[in-house]
Amino acid sequence: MTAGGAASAMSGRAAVVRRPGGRSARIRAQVLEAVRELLVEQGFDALSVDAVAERAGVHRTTVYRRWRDVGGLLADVLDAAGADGWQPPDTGTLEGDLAAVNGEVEAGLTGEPVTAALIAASFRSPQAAEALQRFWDERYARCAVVVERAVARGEVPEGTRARRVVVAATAPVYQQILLLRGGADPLLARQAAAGVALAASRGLFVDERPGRRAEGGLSSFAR
Amino acid sequence: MTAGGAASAMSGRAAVVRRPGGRSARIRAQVLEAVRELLVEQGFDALSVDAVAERAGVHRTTVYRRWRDVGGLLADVLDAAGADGWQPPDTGTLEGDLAAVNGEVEAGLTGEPVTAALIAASFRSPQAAEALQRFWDERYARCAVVVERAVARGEVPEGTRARRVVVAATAPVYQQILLLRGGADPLLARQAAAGVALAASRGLFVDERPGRRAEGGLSSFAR
DNA sequence: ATCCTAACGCAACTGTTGTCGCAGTAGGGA
DNA sequence: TCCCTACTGCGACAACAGTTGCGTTAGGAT
Repeated sequence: MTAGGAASAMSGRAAVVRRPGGRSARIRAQVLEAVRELLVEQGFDALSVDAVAERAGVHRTTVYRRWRDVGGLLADVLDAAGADGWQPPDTGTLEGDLAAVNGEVEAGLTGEPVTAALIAASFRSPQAAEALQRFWDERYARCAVVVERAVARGEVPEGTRARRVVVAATAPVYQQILLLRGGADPLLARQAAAGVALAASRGLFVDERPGRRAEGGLSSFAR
Repeated sequence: MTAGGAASAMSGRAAVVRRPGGRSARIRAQVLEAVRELLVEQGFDALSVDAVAERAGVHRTTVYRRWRDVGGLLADVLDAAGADGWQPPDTGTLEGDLAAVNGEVEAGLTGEPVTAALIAASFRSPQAAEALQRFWDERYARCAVVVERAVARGEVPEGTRARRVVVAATAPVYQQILLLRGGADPLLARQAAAGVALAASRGLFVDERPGRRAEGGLSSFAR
């Protein structure tokens, strides 16, 4: 759905890669490798275009011209990472699948700081924001099968909105770690998965027919 | 729980305000007002120390010395904002309360870009991150009463972890708008609230006795 | 083997960010 | 009223981010 092959992952630019083989490809590999290295070694704050260029053994202007800024670099790394063959687990129950996914999310978020760095970058660079959006859209789309399997098993009713189910189940983990910075909370992860699974089984994630509307509050919770 | 009075909201620094009346207080008011103005007028990207100083009619070095960086400025604004008298709504049911809170979250996130700016800043500045953490800790603590009321009504069992309930209910809204950047989704907000309310009523947010453990996945969902 | 040109290296330049030393100003206490 | 000193204003400075023009190199096609 997103950038397709392994060669044309260059974001933003048109699909036409003028000179795919040779120097360009070599330099791109060097630069992206330098980005990943700097990210895990020194974190996001140490990631400047200059540092990446020096590490990659490439001139500053080359990086500026091809990737524009740090966000562009991270977007390219992200597009490349999104092209893996990840598939959601299959434990036999919706609750089990959601809990397993939450475990992976928690591990990914508390492990190497790459993910946090990419999310931080998405608030600075439109390019990185778009790449992250593509990445998550595809990941959530792949997760839809856990709901489809649950429907096939008769666990949840047809018409259940798969994406909403997965978002609702995983969101508390992101919230806890990324925004609240409270560290991993495996119990929250499991309870959220169990709660969403139960709610889904009761048909709460099927859009109801009548267009009932909740009265919208005015004052803001997070002003 | 966090910074107490209206005068000593200066974050980081010790509680002793050397010269509360007069020039210092006046300059602080000017600077914070300038921050708020620039934030709503031009967004977060236009928020540099220089721009704030110029708008406030104050010298650059003054701002650098008292607030250190943009994150310090936002942290001060945030501490001041957290001292309001906000209380969660009381609709009579847990689901209604959670849905109403979610409505406010959605409104706050899609309205003035102040919130998004503060969250973005929290990824850059440790000061802003701490301030945001304080802010949310207090907000979630205040929200605990909606669960306590539900317990008193017999809607949910005793021992229900209030904070986890509120986090699980609100997280999908933050996820959808801040991270996925999908725009407001009132249906998701209501379904998440309903789902969590149902799960809580079944005792799913009570920490169970046996230390059962889910098998943690290895590969990462969000690498 | 030869040419074309996309992409790179290089250096110089501008604008911004953040720091430092020093002098001036204005609260607040004696 | 006068002094003390916390805080501010000011200018100079270093470091960094980002851009531009121009010459050079090396794929890829003929």
